Amino acid sequence: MRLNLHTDYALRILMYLATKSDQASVDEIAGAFRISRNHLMKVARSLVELQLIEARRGRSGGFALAVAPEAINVGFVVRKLESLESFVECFDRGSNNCPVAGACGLQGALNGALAAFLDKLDEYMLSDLLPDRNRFLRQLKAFDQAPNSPKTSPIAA
Amino acid sequence: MRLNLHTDYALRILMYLATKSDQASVDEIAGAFRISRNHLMKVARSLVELQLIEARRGRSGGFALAVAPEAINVGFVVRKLESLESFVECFDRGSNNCPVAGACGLQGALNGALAAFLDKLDEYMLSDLLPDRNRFLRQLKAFDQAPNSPKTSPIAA
DNA sequence: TTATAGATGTATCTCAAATACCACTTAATG
DNA sequence: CATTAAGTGGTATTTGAGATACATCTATAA
Repeated sequence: MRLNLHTDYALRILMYLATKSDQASVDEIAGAFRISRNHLMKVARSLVELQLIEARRGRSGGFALAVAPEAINVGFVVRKLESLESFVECFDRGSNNCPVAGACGLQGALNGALAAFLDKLDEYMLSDLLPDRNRFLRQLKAFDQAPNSPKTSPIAA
Repeated sequence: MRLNLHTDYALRILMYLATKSDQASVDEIAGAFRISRNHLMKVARSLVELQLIEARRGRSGGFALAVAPEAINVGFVVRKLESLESFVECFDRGSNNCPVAGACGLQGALNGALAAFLDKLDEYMLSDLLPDRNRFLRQLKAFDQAPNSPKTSPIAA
């Protein structure tokens, strides 16, 4: 049981953009966290489709929050990005091949537990994840200047 | 985000043994659900190590519950079988490479949500998952006799 | 006005981990 | 002692994360 990296990265993008309160390119964000630029781009696409961020193409383009951090719900993001229909085989009507479906309380128990999980996340807005934005930026900057740092250093700007 | 098949299978073994309230071989259980015998054996091993079931080798051997269904907690099983330290990168002190650890509230939020998930499962005992054991057995039997059924039919016995 | 740099966007390949399968060994009992 | 079942190690397969490469768009500088 693992949160998809896709969702993890999505939340990092949102936190980064919220902290910067300005647009940023995928290269910048990928460099800041030292993660795959191309994978991050795919994640950013998902966020665009969810209308949580906006993309501007071309030179001086980038991504920016489309909604205020106070209005972005963490549970919403996780619900949208995690394909919870396949949390366990019997959740997926299509591929379910479990012979005891209906006679087994596991489905209901897991469903309730998953609901509790999401309900808890619903209590958080993006802004709640960033209690100290200065510290957030400071740590990213320190990381950028640490050994093994990527060639680009757009954070310093 | 998916529950490992390993955990799913573990719960199926437990439910099967509880319903039968007798010992059963891995072949029997694998046949009943039409899932991999060898994989299921590995899962059964995990349950033996957790002392939830007992193994008897040799002819007329098999697996049987080591604890009453009313005393096996679903949350306990899931906690033991799912490696939740790697639920998200920053949970694992060893491999965590996130530069904003400490300045980011995501870790706390996810931790709380995961706790809510497990707490919910703690409300269920194995016996709660089996409200109608006759129906459970009936469906398994029907599945066994359906087309594409495996050659062995130990359920009929 | 046009070339170019800097950005988003997309198609495809590689690799690792989870899962499934296979062959074999060991143990117990009828 | 033959049979049935647990137990083990190794190998194939599948799936999704991540990497690579390339295509497309647009502001800006010459």
